[in-house]
Amino acid sequence: MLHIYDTLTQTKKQFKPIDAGKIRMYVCGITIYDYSHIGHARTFVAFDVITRYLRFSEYDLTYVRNITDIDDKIIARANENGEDFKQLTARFEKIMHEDFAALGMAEPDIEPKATDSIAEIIEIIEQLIESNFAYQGEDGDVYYHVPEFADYGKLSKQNLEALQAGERVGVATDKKNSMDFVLWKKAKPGEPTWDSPWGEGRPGWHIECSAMTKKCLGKHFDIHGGGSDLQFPHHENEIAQSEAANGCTFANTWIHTGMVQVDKVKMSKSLNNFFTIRDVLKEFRAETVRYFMLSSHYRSQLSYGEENLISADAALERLYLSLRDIDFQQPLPQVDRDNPFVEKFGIAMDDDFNTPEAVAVLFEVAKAINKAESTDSARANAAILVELGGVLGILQQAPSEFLTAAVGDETQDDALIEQLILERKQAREDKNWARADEIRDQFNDMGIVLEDKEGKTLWRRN
RNA sequence: AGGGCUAUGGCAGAGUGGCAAUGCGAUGGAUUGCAAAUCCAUUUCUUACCGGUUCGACUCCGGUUAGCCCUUCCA
Repeated sequence: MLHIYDTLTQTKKQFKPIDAGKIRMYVCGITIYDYSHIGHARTFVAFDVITRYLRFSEYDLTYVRNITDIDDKIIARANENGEDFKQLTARFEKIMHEDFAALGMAEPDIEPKATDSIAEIIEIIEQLIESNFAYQGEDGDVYYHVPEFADYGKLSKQNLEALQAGERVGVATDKKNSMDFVLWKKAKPGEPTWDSPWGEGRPGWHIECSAMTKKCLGKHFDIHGGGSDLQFPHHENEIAQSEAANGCTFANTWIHTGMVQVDKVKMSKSLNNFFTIRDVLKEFRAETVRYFMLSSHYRSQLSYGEENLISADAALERLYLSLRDIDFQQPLPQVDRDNPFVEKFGIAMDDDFNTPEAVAVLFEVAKAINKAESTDSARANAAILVELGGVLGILQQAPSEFLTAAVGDETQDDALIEQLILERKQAREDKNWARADEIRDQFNDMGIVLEDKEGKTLWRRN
């Protein structure tokens, strides 16, 4: 029985889809004007694993992850670069897809963009104005009137008075209430604009997601997710917009991921303490980065640091080493869902996608492979390890490939490696241990570990 | 200031009202020419602090302290 922690009710609820066997899930993607960093990776790897597990659990899932391709920062960056904002977003969209793919993320089923949803955005704003949840200010911007929505603050556990009390003394605006937020921004010179009933302009930040959820999944769907920093105001405002416009519950379950931290502080652009996915992949295997993210629960904060990555790499290597002697040329046996390892894995994942516990099961399987007394037994467990690894999006490479591939900028001279191994073999046959060890030291300097096994010498990167 | 989350061994990180997973690391043994890998064993936490409930709490409740996140753009 799948249980998911729901931010709205702050409880782990037994999950029940709206339509039996089907799940509709929407995850807030990124605002696209720069390289994605490890914080983004954390959130979307988490949802990738959720996606894989829901499908493994035989749900018919529709996974939507949007791209926000119009907003203040995009316009500012495009102006800085002296390019059209579309050029900027197209470039980084491509980079995002490359980086996400490198981390083993499957593509969402639908990846809608704000700029492709202007008609739907306008439609919702019109509905909100008709029902008095929104109004156009004197200066031309259209606002959502927050006090009109009685449930405002239910997701983030805030109340209007407290929010207003805590706010900064701002500049004078034409808002009716200081908490009112923009649905449609009147055009300013030099900015991209679209035509609307309220004049030329562009959408505000939150309205696109109300439009895209409805467009892709309908008024009421199962799961809405995103980083925990989106809880307020973004998701709170989405609820206000959608529930006011649609007159029904928006999302049944809210999933929020914990933030990645560097030196106990949130990784963010403004603090300039972020590591881009690209840069990290120059030093670590992509799969190691992914494993690192699975090694803690998706809701907890994740502390990014080199030591933790090194430790993750060693752990993942142990799993791959257990698969190294398996012959993958022959098809592995079918995995039985009643297998105790598979059941244990399922129990862990059913408990709010508890990946650390699920990973622990993988190590039990690896140990079973290492201890297996027959090839059949080893192969049966290897099949389980690869299958369950696949649900987490790891262990899908050929072990030898994972263990020997160069990382990032490393160069690989296979011919030299082979030649040195041959030379060492000869030295060992001559019982010239000094020379043999000298060669092994040379390998160590290259970051390569040798293993003499059953007359053969294997090597892997350390 | 208001709201939320968290506090576990050298490090990372789960579970559990009744011997505290798993991984990394360390130590010893088996194995090896020596290693590596593997297996076996050991290693460390009175589970932040104080009080309560209970036959029994790390686990439930209350308080304290500390950290982080949100209240401004943010995955």
